[in-house]
Amino acid sequence: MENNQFELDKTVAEAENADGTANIDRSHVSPAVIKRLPRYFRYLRELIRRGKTRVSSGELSEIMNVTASQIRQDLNCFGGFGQQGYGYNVSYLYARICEILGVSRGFTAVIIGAGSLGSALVRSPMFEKRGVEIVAMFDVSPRLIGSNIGGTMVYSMESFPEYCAAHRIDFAVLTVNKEAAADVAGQISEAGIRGIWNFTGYELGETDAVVENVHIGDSLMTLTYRLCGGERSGNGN
Amino acid sequence: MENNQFELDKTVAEAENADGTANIDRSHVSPAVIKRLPRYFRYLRELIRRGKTRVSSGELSEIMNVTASQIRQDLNCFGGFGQQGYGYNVSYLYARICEILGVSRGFTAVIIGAGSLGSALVRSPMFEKRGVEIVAMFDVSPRLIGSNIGGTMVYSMESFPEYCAAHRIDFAVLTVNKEAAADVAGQISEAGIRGIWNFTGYELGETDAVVENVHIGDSLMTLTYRLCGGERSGNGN
DNA sequence: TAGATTGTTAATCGATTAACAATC
DNA sequence: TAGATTGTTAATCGATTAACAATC
Repeated sequence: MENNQFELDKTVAEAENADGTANIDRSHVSPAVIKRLPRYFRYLRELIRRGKTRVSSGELSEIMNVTASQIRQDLNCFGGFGQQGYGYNVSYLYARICEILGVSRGFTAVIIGAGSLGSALVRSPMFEKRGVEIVAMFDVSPRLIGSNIGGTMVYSMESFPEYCAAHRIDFAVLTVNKEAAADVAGQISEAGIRGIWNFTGYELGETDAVVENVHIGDSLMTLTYRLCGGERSGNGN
Repeated sequence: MENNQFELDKTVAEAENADGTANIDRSHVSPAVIKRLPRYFRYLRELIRRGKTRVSSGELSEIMNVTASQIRQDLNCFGGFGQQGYGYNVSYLYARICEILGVSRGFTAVIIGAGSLGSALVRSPMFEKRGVEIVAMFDVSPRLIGSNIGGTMVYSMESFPEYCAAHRIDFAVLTVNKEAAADVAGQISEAGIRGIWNFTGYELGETDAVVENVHIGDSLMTLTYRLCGGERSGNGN
């Protein structure tokens, strides 16, 4: 019944680079679509884990609680990943999403700030799953310098420029306190690092690196907002 | 020049409850607006810290990088907080935003999972700033039970139902691993807790509590996406 | 009063959904 | 071939921006 052999290399209309990464046109992709890509990544992983080899936009829409139309629209921003009458090959689609998000390309990063947040992050499997290798942590505290947190060494902030000169670092995870943020961001820029994942809450206006700000508290407030209001079960207001 | 005395109690068109919290109509507020409210909260705090007493939508729009029109539109979802020809009284506006988000009402919460993430969270000033008191942590690990993390006691998960019966808990912060999530979510529901701040990555479909999911990895992938693509300075791919 | 700035309506823009022809 | 499901265009919906009258 499933003799419809799906060819993995079917849509290589895009040129391929030497390192095997595809040239993907990201310029015409709307912010709304970009924000949804990580969700596809997560759900496709789950489908693979469950051993599912094939999925239709209709099925996926039920699992993800979005419309099938949106899924097809989203995926088509990057080219035709599916096959009429068949649907999508899960592992093929996953591979393409990984390419789009850079997971297959791979990244190296450092964590600056080895406090409880930095430590929690480095210990999580999050980075590895997403093709990010944390190669070092940095801190100013003598208590932490020289220690090993979850398999990653903590170095003195003084050695940071030297380390960056010796290693290719794609981005820095910034988990220092708000007060130190501006200074450290300057050092990151100076070291030629192109990206900052910023947990400090400090507004990194000046930098010309790509900055992604995390405001975990915003999520908390969305919850408290909803706990105040009408969202009690069966109660309007 | 600033003889335009701003009356703090000017817009108490809404009825006030016994505990001093205002009745706010949240039913007709769009998701887009709700998501922006925590940003207002943050920027208004910053203005207060800087000693600013008055701000116009124009000024605020420059600071926040949004249009003045949007700010006025957003704030007007909840009533007229400003004054023509004057602008907005910063501390008054902040107080109203705090009411809307529930900060002034106050919440009690527990953290379930005293691993590195739970520990990092409980140590951060985030909760206190937002009117949330973490009254207890729970874990199954004998190594952690009985310990004190950042001033908060860690109790056995076995004592969880008992604890919840004895204390009013508004929501639970769920930082257990994905595998334990479903089980613990069940216990939370059973304990009558109405909200879950879910860090597990597990999809809490069944619960009738208000669930706010945190997917920190999604933010990471937005960064890696941008690091792949055209967002190099002055390079249109 | 004149100037400033809100609150609010109308116009624009972008994102989502529906529909269907193409095609596997 | 018939059935299924994509890719894609057109229609709808919602959110943002512009404009301006109201008013402090």
